[in-house]
Amino acid sequence: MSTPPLLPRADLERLHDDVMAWFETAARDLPWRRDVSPWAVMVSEFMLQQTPVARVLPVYEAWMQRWPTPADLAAEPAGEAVRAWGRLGYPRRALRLHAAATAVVERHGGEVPSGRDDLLALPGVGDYTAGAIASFAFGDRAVVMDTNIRRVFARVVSGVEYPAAAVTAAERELATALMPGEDAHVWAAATMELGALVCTARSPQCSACPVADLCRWRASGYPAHDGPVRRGQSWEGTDRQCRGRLLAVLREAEGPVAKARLDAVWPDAVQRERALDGLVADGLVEPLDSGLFALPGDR
DNA sequence: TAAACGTGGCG
DNA sequence: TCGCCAAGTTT
Repeated sequence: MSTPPLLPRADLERLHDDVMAWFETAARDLPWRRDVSPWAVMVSEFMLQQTPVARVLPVYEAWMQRWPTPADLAAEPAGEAVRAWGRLGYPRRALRLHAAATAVVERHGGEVPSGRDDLLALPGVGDYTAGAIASFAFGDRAVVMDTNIRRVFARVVSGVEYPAAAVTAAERELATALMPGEDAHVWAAATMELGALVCTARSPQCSACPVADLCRWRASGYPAHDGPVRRGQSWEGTDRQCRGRLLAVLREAEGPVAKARLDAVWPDAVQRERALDGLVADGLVEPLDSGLFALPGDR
C-alpha cells in the first residue's frame, strides 16, 4: 500500500467544485442521460465500448425503439441483435448484450441488477461497465475508470500525459481517493465528459478546461509520454478485416447465404476459412444443414 | 499479461 | 496520406 500522491485538500475541493460546475453547463444532452433507465444505460455502455458517441447515437435510438426492455431483446434470436448492431464494430458485443439481456430475464426477473457482483456476472460486463451501470443507472458510489477518466487523472493529478496501458492498483487507489463525499456518480460523469470534450488524447483544449490552473501536467510544461509506445492495431489483410467482410455479407443479406457469397469477399481461401471458423466458434455465424450460412437463429 | 477483437473519422 | 484513437472485455 503506497500513499497516493493526492492534491492538498483545498485543491481537491476546488477540483470537485470546478469540474462539477463545468459539467452543469457543458454536459451533452445524450439520450441515455435523458432516459436513465438501467436498460438504457446498459445498452449505451455496451455500444460505447471502444466506439465513439457519434457512431453509437443512431444505432442506439433504433435499438431502444425496437427493444425497450431486456425481455424484448431476449425474446428474439441473437442474430437479430448482430444485424441491428450494424457497423458499430466488435460484433461479439451484440452477442454478449443479447446474452446479458437473457441472463437479466432469467436471473433477475427482467430488471437490470444494481449490485457489482451481479453486474460482473453478466456477459460483456467488465470492471468499467459494472461501475458505469451502478453509477449512472443507480446513482451508486462506484469507482468508474474509463479511458477518459484515467487520462484526466493522469494529467491533472499525476502530471503525465497518458495513464498506463492497464489499470494499476495505485491508479485505482487514486481514483477512490479522488471521489467526492457526495454525488460520486455526478463526479464520474463529469470527469468522463471532461476527458471526452476538453482533455482529449490528441489535442487537449486547455484554454477551455475548468481546472487548467490545477493541472500538474500543464504546470510541468506538458512533458511527453515516456512509457512504452502503444502497439498500433494492424488492419489491412488481417483476420479481423476478413471477419468483418464475412459478417457484413450476412448482416446485409435477407436470410441465409450460400458459401460462394462469402468466398467472393476474400481471396485467400486459407485465411477465409480460418476466419469463418472463428466466427462460427464465436457464435456469430451458424452453418446450416443445407450448406448455407446464417446469423445465429436466422432461418 | 498480452493479444485478439471492427470500424471510421480526425490531425 | 496514414497512424492514432474511441465510455473495454475476454481468454
